[in-house]
Formats: sequence, structure tokens, C-alpha cells
Amino acid sequence: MNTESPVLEENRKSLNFIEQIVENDLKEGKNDGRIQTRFPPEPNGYLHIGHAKAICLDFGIAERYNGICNLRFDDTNPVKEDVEYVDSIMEDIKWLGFHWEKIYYASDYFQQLWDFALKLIKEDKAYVDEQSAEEIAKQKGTPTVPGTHSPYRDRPMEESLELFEKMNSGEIPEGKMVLRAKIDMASSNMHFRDPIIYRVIHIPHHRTGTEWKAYPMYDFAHGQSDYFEGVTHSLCTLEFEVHRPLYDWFLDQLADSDYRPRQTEFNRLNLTYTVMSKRKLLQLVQEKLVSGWDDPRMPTLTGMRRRGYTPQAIRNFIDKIGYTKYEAINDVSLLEHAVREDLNAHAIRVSGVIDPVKLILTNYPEGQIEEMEAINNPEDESMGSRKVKFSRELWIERDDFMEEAPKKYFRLTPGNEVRLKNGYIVKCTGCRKDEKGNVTEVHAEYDPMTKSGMPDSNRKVKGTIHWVSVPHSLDAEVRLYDRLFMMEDPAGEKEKDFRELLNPDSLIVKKGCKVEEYLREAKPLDSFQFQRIGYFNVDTDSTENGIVLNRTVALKDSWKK
RNA sequence: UGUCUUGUGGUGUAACGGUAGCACAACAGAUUCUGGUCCUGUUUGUCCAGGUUCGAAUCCUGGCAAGACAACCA
Repeated sequence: MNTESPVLEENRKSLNFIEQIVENDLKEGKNDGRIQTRFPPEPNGYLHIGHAKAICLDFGIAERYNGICNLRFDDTNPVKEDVEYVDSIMEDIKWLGFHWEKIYYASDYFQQLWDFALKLIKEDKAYVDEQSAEEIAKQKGTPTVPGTHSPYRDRPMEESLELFEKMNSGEIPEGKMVLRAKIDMASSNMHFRDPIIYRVIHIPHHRTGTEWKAYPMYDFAHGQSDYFEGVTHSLCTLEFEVHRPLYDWFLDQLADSDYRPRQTEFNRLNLTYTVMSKRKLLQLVQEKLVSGWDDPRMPTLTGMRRRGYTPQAIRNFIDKIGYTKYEAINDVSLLEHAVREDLNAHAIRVSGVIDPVKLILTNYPEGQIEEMEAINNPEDESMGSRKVKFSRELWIERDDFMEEAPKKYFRLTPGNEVRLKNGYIVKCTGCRKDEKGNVTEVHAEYDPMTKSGMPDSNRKVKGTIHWVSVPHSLDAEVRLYDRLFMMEDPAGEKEKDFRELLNPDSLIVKKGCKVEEYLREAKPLDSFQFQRIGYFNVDTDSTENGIVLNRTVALKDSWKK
């Protein structure tokens, strides 16, 4: 076993508090220097970026300290769970680039947990309660008022044993009986007030079918599962802090050695303007307010993948925000920065015109076609270059022309020169308009001596605009996504239905966009940078009736004010 | 008016008794065949009050504030 700290040697970057705990344990020789974590999702929804934070920690700690990380599905509630989610979770973890040692299911331990429950009953530490949920809740007290005992609390253990069997045989309807641990109804920790550890559910389980009717609760399954698997560091989010004493209590009842998994809590990921609640995301899907879990506006990993976020960008982002015990709200702009940073290095630069208007080079020979050389990525020479066709009529962005422009406007305006990217320097001579005054075509004259690469092309020109040759362009549908499920201050808007706070402009579809023919060869999910506009990728559900592009993220647009 | 946890620029995070640093954001400048990128610079911070110490974001005491906990969810 490795007891060295590879991190300390590697660099001076400070360790987060969890890494410090792990290094300490290694130093003290705990668990024979063994490091084992687990990622324990409940298969009741798709993974979102918040889960990525947990995944990076669970798998990251294992990788960094030569330990192992298992995937465990916390499937103790068949009401909410489904194999669809199991499959998607595995896919998303792999997409992020992590590898689990083994796959476990909490349902694998149903028998062991059952036996443990029997043991507790026999030791007079658990009893079957026949009260209704309301009655039990009423007796629970409040955080400041102690609870009161259930009338069933002191029933003979034989009776409990018998009833517990019945809970699982199918003769007891749901809600009529539960098994509770007998701990302390006056505890200041609500979770110690005779917590329910088994309940009856008649809905078939996605793995065990109808074999079981009595299912363990989270608190009675999680720590024990960790223990059965040999987990050393059980990392979870802050809201489980108050569960930890109970986690430890059950393990003390169960363990017959010194070994204990140790639970440590870290802060959950919160993003500004982002709805992260699984319940709400499920609602959006079910009510068809989005096209599915993979809608590019969703904060799910599958949604982000479809939108063009890269796994590396997400991992870099998680790396930047860190792990603490302070409940933080991270600015989405940091995530978007991470996405731009990664895409900037890898995305091919292409020309795409979202709101096209025709530019006619009045002195360019009709019918003439030239091939221009276009660098694929100025940040990375190895990405090479390609040929782009140039002709007399070009599509340009409507807002790259202004008939009457302010002084700081560097693009086309009568009398002004601009450079056509990879082409010539042209001088604007005017435009043509329809009866309503809309510009229908822009006119310019090109300077034949200024073709890119030629000596005269080095002339200083303030603005550079992108273009697509009219006879050589491809029609595209472009989907611009804005922040969707977002509210100014999610915390302050608790009273409101979150659906009222959705951004109605979160999806804007632009049809009739013009892009380079080069994109005809593009495969779904390929990423590109449109000059001066943003990063785009090819949508997975496109290419039948023409190409569909998602805008992954906009470029920084410092000219807009 | 209980238990647990947490308070460092606008946001997130580092400093583990010894110069409060980094990133994002914002702003400004330089370069640029993308108003992108790269580069440079600027603004803004230790919740409060005491105490210990040569020295406190850090240790102690007391306040204040925020979050979690009262599901047969996880």
C-alpha cells in the first residue's frame, strides 16, 4: 500500500480538507493504508453537474491516493427508481472519464440488512410500530421539544420478530407497520428519536422484483453498505452532517472489529441562475417544459454533453471551485469560462452567419471563384488549415453593416474599409434597401492586391468580419441557449413556483443561418468556434433536414458596451 | 430560541501564529487577419467586540449572522 503523498511531492498546491484527512489517515496507518471511496447515487434521475462535483471527489481521491472507488446504486426505494437511470448514470460517469472498480447495489445487501435488523430486535434495540405516519410524526416532537414514546415501544421482541416477518411477506399493507430503532425519543438530534429503519412497499423493485416487501431506509442502509464493502472514506454532502451520529451508531451495533468507514461531508455545488434540484428537473421533463433530460438547457451531464460542454471543461471547473464546508453559491460565469478555455484550445474556427445579409463586391468578376486558406485553430498549428470558397456574393452578419455608424464602429459603413477574414480588404460603397427601409444588400469594392498572404494585405484595417460565399453556403438552424432555469436569487424566491422564474428566452431558434460547406462533414457533438459569435456544436438530433447547431456558449462580447 | 455546521474582496477559494495570495467577474491598456485568444495593469476582503502574543484570518471568550435537522425520500 502506498503511504506516500504523491500530491505533496507533485506541487505546492494546497490540499482541500478532505485530502488533508486522507493524508493524515495514511500517515497514521489507518486501515492499513487502504483508501476506498464510493459514489452512491440513487437511480431516480439523471446526473447533473452537482453530481459531477461528488464524482470528481470520490473517484479523484481514489485515483490520487492509489485507492479504489466503487459505484454503488443506493436503490432502497423502488417507488422512485428505474433501470433507465442506472444506465444513464453509468454512461455519464464514463463520459466524465472516471472508472469504477466494481458496481454494487444496496439491494445486494437486503438479506444482510434484514439479518442485522433481526439482531437489533433480539437485542431489544428495535421494535415494530403499528401507528400511522401522522401519529409517529406527532410523537417525534420538534427540535426544541422532546418526543414521546410510542405505545408499541415496549412490546415483546417475539411479537416484533413475528410482525417484522409479516411486513416482508406481503400480508401487511403499505403504511400499516414500520420497524423502528429504539434509541432516544428525547435526543437533541432528531434522527435519534427512534428512527424508522424499515417500511413496507409493494411496488416491485427494479432489480429484486417482488422478493422483498420490507425495504430498509437510507440511514439503515448507507453506512452498513459502506461497511460491507470496506469503504474507508464515505464522502457526502453537508445535509448528511446530522445523520453522521446515527451512521456511527448503527455501525457500532454492527461491527465486530475496529474497522469503521468514516463519513465526511463537503459542500454541495450551487450555481447562480441554475435549478439543480432533481425533483424540479424531473418536473420539467414530465411536464414537457424541456425536450428531455438531455435538453441542452438542462444542468444534467447529458444535457451539457449535447450542448457541447466537454468533460475536461467540467472537471476543470470542479477543480477551480474546491471543496469546503461552507455552503457556497458559485457563479455560472466560472463554469462558462472553463468551457471557453477548453473549447478555445480545441474547437475549429469556422464561419457562420446567424442573421445573414448579402454583401456584393461590385468590382469582383462575376462567376469568379477563389479558394482561400483558413487556419483551423490559431492556438494549435497541428490542427492544420482548410480551403474556403470565395465569390462575388457573400453572406455577412446583418449587424456587421451600419449605414450611419458611431465613431467606435469598426465594421462596414459607407466609406469604411474592413478586412474579410481570410480574404480581401473591401471598402463599403453603400447599400440597397426595400420600401420599408430594411437593408437588402450591402455593396463594397474589393482591393485585388490585399488578398490574404499577399504583401499589400498587411495594411492596417481596424475591423475584420466573417463571411460565407453565397453559392457555397449551407443552410443551418442555430439554437441559441440562454440561462434557463434560473432566477436571480433562488434562495430568496422559495415561496414562488420555480416555473414562474424560468427564462422565456432560454431557447431562441434561428433558421436560415448560413455556414461553411465544411460543416457538411461534421459529426454530431463536434465543436466549432464561429468567428466573433460563440462556440457551437452539431446537435445530435439534426442532420436529416439540414444541420442543427447548438450554441454552447457565447464568446465574450466586449464591443457591446 | 435545541443540536450540529459555517462566516476571508462582487463570487469561489488559499494562507494551519509571521508580507492576506489565486481564479472568475468588473474596469483600463497593449497586441491581433476573430471587438476572440494571449499579455499587462487597476478597483474591491479577514462578521463584530474583547483577550492571549513581539506578532492573530488563524488560538481563547462572548456576541451576531447564515445553513442543515422535526419524509414510511436519498
